[in-house]
Amino acid sequence: MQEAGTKKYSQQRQAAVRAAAAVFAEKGFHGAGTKDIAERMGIKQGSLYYYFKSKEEALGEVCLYGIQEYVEHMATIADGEQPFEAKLVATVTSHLSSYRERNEALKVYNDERLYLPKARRSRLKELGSDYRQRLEGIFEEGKANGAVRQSVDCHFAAQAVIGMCNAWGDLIVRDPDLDLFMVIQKCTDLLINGFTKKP
Amino acid sequence: MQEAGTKKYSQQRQAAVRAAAAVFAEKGFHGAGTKDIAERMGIKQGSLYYYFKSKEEALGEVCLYGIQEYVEHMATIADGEQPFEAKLVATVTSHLSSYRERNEALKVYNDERLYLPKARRSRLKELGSDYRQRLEGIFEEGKANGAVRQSVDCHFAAQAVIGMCNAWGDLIVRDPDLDLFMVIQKCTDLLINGFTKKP
Amino acid sequence: MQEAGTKKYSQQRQAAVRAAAAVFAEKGFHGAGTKDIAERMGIKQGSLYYYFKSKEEALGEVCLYGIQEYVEHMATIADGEQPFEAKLVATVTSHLSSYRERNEALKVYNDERLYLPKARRSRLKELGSDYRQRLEGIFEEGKANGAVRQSVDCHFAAQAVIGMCNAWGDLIVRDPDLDLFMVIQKCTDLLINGFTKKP
Amino acid sequence: MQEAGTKKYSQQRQAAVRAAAAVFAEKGFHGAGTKDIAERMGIKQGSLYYYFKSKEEALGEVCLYGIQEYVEHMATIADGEQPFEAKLVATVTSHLSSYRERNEALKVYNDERLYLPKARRSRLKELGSDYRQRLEGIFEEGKANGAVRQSVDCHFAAQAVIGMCNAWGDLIVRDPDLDLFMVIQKCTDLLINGFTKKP
DNA sequence: AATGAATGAGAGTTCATTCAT
DNA sequence: TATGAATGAACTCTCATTCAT
Repeated sequence: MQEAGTKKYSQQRQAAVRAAAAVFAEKGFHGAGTKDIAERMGIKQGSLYYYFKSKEEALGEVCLYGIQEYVEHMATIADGEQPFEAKLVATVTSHLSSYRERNEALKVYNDERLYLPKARRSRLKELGSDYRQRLEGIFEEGKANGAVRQSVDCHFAAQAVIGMCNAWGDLIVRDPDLDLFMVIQKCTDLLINGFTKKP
Repeated sequence: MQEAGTKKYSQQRQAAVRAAAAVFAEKGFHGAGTKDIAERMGIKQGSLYYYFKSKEEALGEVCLYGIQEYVEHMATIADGEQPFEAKLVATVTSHLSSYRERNEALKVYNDERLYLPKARRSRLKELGSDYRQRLEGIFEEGKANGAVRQSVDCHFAAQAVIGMCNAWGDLIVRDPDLDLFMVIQKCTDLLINGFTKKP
Repeated sequence: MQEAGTKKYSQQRQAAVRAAAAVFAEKGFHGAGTKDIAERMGIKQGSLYYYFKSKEEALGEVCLYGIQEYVEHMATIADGEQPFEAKLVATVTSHLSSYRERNEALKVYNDERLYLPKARRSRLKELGSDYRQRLEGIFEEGKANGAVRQSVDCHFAAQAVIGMCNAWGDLIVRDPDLDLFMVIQKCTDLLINGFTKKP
Repeated sequence: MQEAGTKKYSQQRQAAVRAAAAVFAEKGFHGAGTKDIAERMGIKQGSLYYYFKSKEEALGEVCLYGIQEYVEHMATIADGEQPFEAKLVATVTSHLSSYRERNEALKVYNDERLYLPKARRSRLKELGSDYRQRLEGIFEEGKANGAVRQSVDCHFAAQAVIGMCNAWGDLIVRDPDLDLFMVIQKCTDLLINGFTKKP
């Protein structure tokens, strides 16, 4: 284990995170073996411990990697000046695209994060809450300026958006031929119709 | 192992299925131990094998138990004479209620069924497909009689309904205080607004 | 367990011994299960313990059953008045026929008796020694009256006869189509030529 | 598990095969534990699986080890130019010596090979058949050149030689003080007298 | 005379982890 | 930076045995 870290080291560590993501996504945390991860990287099982102190740490890193970027995106979106509909589209697009770009790490975050001990989960929890709250904020903003129907429960709405995106995310990861943009379009269509007023 | 089975036997087997459902739901198939299941039943680990030939068989039974009833409900709903909106409400109600009534078995079906070997998955696949197709049929019917917007993709719509219900189902299982009827109401509200024409 | 024993009891016990013999012969003592034995008798596993106190006792009974008769035969043969050649033929005939008649019990005696604890083996050891000694006696008698070559070591000869018979016994048990009388004839031919003087 | 294998690896694997041979010979395949084998090597039970994928594989390797060399010897003997008697002596010598040199592996091959699944047994079957056929060939040659009596059935004769050697082999393994050369001499004496013509 | 249900000990096997090299 | 070898704890599963009915 290295504190400073050469270039090669950090490259390999990235590779390790990605390999772990792929393996965890396929077999689940408990179903996956450290040997599987190592093999996917082209190294031997024991060598993995040069990059992770434990399998659990690997899971933590994968989860973090999985949501970090998409939480940052959300900050940008929420703080922007666009109308409600545009923000919703941006959110869904960012969320679903993550499933393609970030390897399978986001799926792992969704399905396996609960196997982390509380200590390691706290940072993730923060980020997740942050995400949900900002999304809730978007809905509240929408309600305030009349775009969203008054009867909509913003907390529920945020959960629903997240839930739907994750449900499709699973399908996206499992089927690489699924047309991402079509899914985005149909999801936003449903959600906008579902939440906004009709002219 | 019994073919016909005494009264006691079938009672205990039911108990075993429920215990397995709870344990698999909490720890995942690979994270759960047969010891956990047995302990939850109040028997010893080895005795579990009087009721299941293998842990895998237990998973299979749990999955079947998890969806059987709700697939049957769907048949009734789809074949009924109600208008689209009513059928959608009935579907969501049935689906979400399952998460409370059937213990955690439906969650297990969703999250762990892929760890079953193909042979044991085929029956489940049938049932799952059946469900989705009937739901698709409801949407098509809705389109035909003008209730559903023409732009709606019925295949997508069915997946979306299922996905959203499962996403909320997870939350329902995890939080026993969550108000089921409120969730049902808000989900159907979103979906009806999202898919149907406005008057 | 019964001390007096009804007619049915002793019939069933015989059946149990034979079933155990067959199963031990096929799978070996440690490879065989009490369940296998019970199934072969058409009863349930637990019921077996009505006839045997333990699996080990079953092995003991099988072994005893396997050699008892053939040891008795040997007494008759050895004490008879026939010439050496006739006694040898009778011995081989009795030994090899046992493999067909007594089910597989003799094979079990040969292959599995060593797994019995010493206490239970002592009676068998006696019988076995008795057999070998009488056979040795036949050879000594043969030497004394000139039928057998002087260079023959009677102890070795007895072991050789037993060994050869057991080797063929295995084949006889394994292949039910093997012609018993042909084997007997060829074996005796070999042995007589091997041990006796030529005229 | 290693494909090519370091020096240490292959040494340890050899040790594992020998340890397994000893343990299987003493307790039988089903009666022996992987723990016994490991302990005999001075390693822990789990470490055994670094050298064998399964207990069954261990049995396969032991069997192979047990006969390989003696099958090769047979090829040399059969293809040689010696007279029948010499070849028979060489065969018996090679066979019985194997019981001393190769540890208990040959005994294991004889007694336990049937517990191997067919797939793993095929190679052994080949080798065993090869051996028997070559031995038959020796007898046929002997008949052709007049050394062996015309009434001898070569197939029977080969089986008889093998059977007798194995019977004595058992005794040799069980009793380390048994004089090997005496046994060899007496066996060949019996067999030569039994099968060949008298001058 | 027989069985259903349970048990507990132990089996074979896997696997995260360690560490000298 | 990486690996070969080993470990020990945990796991799934089997099985001889018991006993109330």
